Amino acid sequence: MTSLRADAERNRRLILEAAAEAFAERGLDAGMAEIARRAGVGNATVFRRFPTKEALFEAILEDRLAELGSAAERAAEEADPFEALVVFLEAGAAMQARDRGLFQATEHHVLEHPEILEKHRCVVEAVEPLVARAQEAGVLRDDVTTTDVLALMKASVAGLPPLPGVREDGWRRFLSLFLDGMRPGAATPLPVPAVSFDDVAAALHDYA
Amino acid sequence: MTSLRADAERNRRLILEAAAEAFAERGLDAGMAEIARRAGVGNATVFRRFPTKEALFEAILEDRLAELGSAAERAAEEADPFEALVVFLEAGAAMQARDRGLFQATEHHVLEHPEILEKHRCVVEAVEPLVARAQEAGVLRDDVTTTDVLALMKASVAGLPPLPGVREDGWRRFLSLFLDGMRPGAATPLPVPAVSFDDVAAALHDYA
DNA sequence: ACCTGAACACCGTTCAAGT
DNA sequence: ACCTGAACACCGTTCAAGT
Repeated sequence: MTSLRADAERNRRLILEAAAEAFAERGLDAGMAEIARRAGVGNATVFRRFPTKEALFEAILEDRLAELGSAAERAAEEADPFEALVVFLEAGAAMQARDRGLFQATEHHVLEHPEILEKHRCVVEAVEPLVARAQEAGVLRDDVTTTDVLALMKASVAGLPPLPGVREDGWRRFLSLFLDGMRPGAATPLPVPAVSFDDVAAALHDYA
Repeated sequence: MTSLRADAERNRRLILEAAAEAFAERGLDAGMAEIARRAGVGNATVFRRFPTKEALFEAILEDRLAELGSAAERAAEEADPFEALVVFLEAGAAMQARDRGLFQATEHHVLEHPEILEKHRCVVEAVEPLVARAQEAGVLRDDVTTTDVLALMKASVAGLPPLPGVREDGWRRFLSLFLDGMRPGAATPLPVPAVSFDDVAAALHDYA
């Protein structure tokens, strides 16, 4: 971990770039052989740096989750509390619509990995203030949680299948509908309790 | 197609039952060998009836889509127009939450198959009257389409990862939020045009 | 006709040989 | 140390032999 030989470090970077592209385009179906070819290295070299396909994906996912956290922090600078939420949700949804791997990550075992769970928690913690501020300002209903907000982000992207020829930002429509449902004026009592981040973490723990 | 020998017909049924269970539990990751074992037949027998894994999944998906259509027709009998929509959406979301394969189908190439596309169109046609009636009654905003309604059904289920230990009906919460956003009172102009069934069909056609 | 275990192709992963 | 093509294991699919 301390430092790799120069050529190895270069290969590592090439592999990560190739993998990021491949996973973004084809999702987790992207093959290791294809990634090795795109990176211009032998296939065994990929496995020398990343013991498993999942580990490689995990490395990239960590970056993405960090970006998501940054997006939340940037959004926090918006003057309007509701707009801050919107800016974050749009940034996150756009990321997921562009990156098939990122989108698929949520329904994958990768979540189990402690590092991923940790980064995920960071995202949650970065979004929490946005939710709290909007609720204090009275522009977001009080009965929705941060997990709800993140779930709705993903849900918006999940509404339509990713197909060349179908507009990529179709999620904007669904996100808009969600937002309309999340304003206090529209509120109707929610039927089931929210699932918290800790609920999911505990379930993953038991599952493993 | 006319008629199989009695033992073959029995095996066919066993395979379909085993596959339905396997796909429901594990989604498309379910292996053909496992299905064969569950059905109590040799693996080659599965391929004798269904030339490919996709064909087998397709056969099951057709049934599920037919059930979805029936659910829409049953829902149409509800006295209240909004309640009719809710009943349908709850039935469909529950089906998808229970059946991982059905859930995954939407983002899979299976949609390309003409028979599937046809059944899908039937579902759309069965839901259209529900949407129209709710809009005429003034309980559903005029700018949402049938495709929106179906997309939101899937989106609700997509909000949370399917994990043992996380409540299976978490989708109820998201569906409720969606519904709140779909009532006329909450309406805010939608940012992008709806994607129609024909748009998706055309994109699939070009894609193939 | 139908059934089946064995063989084949592909992809994730590991190994033995090379620098 | 690092790199790599070849070998291995697994799963979808096909084949040749059996009833």
